[in-house]
Amino acid sequence: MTEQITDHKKEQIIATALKRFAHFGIAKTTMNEIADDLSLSKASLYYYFPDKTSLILAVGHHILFDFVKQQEATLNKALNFKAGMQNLIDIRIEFGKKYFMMHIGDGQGDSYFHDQQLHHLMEDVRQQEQLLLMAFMKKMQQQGELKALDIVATSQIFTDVLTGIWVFEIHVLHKTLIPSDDQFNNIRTKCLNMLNIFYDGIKRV
Amino acid sequence: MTEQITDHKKEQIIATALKRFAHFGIAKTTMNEIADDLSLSKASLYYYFPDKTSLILAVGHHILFDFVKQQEATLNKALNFKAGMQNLIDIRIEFGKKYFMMHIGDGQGDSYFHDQQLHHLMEDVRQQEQLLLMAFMKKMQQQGELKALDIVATSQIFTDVLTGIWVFEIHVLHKTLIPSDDQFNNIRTKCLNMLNIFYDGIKRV
DNA sequence: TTTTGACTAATTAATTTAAAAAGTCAATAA
DNA sequence: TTATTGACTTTTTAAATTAATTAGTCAAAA
Repeated sequence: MTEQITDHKKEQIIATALKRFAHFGIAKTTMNEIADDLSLSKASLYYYFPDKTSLILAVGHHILFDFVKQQEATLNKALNFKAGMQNLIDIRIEFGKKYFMMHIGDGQGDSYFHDQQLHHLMEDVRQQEQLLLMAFMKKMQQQGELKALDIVATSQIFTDVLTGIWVFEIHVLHKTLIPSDDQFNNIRTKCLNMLNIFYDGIKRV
Repeated sequence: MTEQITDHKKEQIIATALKRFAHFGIAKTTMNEIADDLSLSKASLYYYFPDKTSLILAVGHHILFDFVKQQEATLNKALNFKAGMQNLIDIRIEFGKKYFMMHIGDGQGDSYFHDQQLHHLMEDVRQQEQLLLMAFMKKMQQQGELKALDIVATSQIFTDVLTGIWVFEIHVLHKTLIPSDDQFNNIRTKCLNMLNIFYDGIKRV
């Protein structure tokens, strides 16, 4: 009973923290600000989360869990490989647009994100993503759309390349505090172009 | 006459500066050190190069010109697309191994590399690389190895993806001061895997 | 069990100071 | 005239100090 109330409160805190993290970034958000947003004292905030890192971790977990869920849902309802992958790319772009200020797993984050636990969280997510992709490829292969190939290696390359295109555009080509819409569009286009070639390389002939 | 002597001296300076830049990085190399290495006074060094930026630029130009030349030579003597691209990948890896400390065009460089001119130089090089790749693809297409495709877009994606794999491994996955041999091997393997799929997608069937 | 004000400890930001490096120039030698 | 240099100034960076902010604690109370 009371445990559920506590959980509910925790979720409220996570939601509030997320708003500030996503807009101002993690370093530029203080525990006091989050507490104030909730009309709570900082001490109370610390009653629910023992330290800032654990709150960041909870927020990260929240959005990444949702991120993976979205991908799963999309791939499950996809009628063919290409359509599924296109949707996957769009989900990634949307996620990036929403949360780039948090610098999750882009190697650019502030000190907090150098934390070991957060690194592990990202590794987990990347692995989950790959498992989803592998399952999807296997399914499409069984449906006869894809040719016989090394699914582990191929899905790995696919995710590497998608992330690589992202990082290259945002952190190498046009490094800015806040990426422009053009940059996101560029990434999307590049990913889709890549998908086209990739698809021709793995489809059944 | 004397102009050639001056040019020769400039080349000596470039070669000496390069050694330090490649080993210690640009920021950790002083003009005095370079002058001392050449048994020259700093004032003399400034006689040949008006400022540090111009020397960095000359060094950058030197190694990048050579880099592009190597790529050109390899592609010219390549018997087929895949072999040519494999060599290209190896050239890129070797270049990266040699000069990662200079952080050329990886978005990680010290203040000097935020210079506008150096940015332009990198853009130039990227464009030259793409022109080479385009010419190569066109040739292989005419030889009947590749199917009809948008060469501009395809070559663009290829270079983007190669660079993306690099940046992802070095700056996101395992960010360290000095990348390990394993990391370079990972990059090479990923690039080659990518090439295999890519190739299947663009070869003539 | 949850909340809080009033606290301390740890980080970060701002300021100052010292050191190092970039860059200049008149004098000098080839 | 071209190249070189020592002695210089200016600019940047690094180190040290201080001030301010923020993270985190805890006894008391609702």
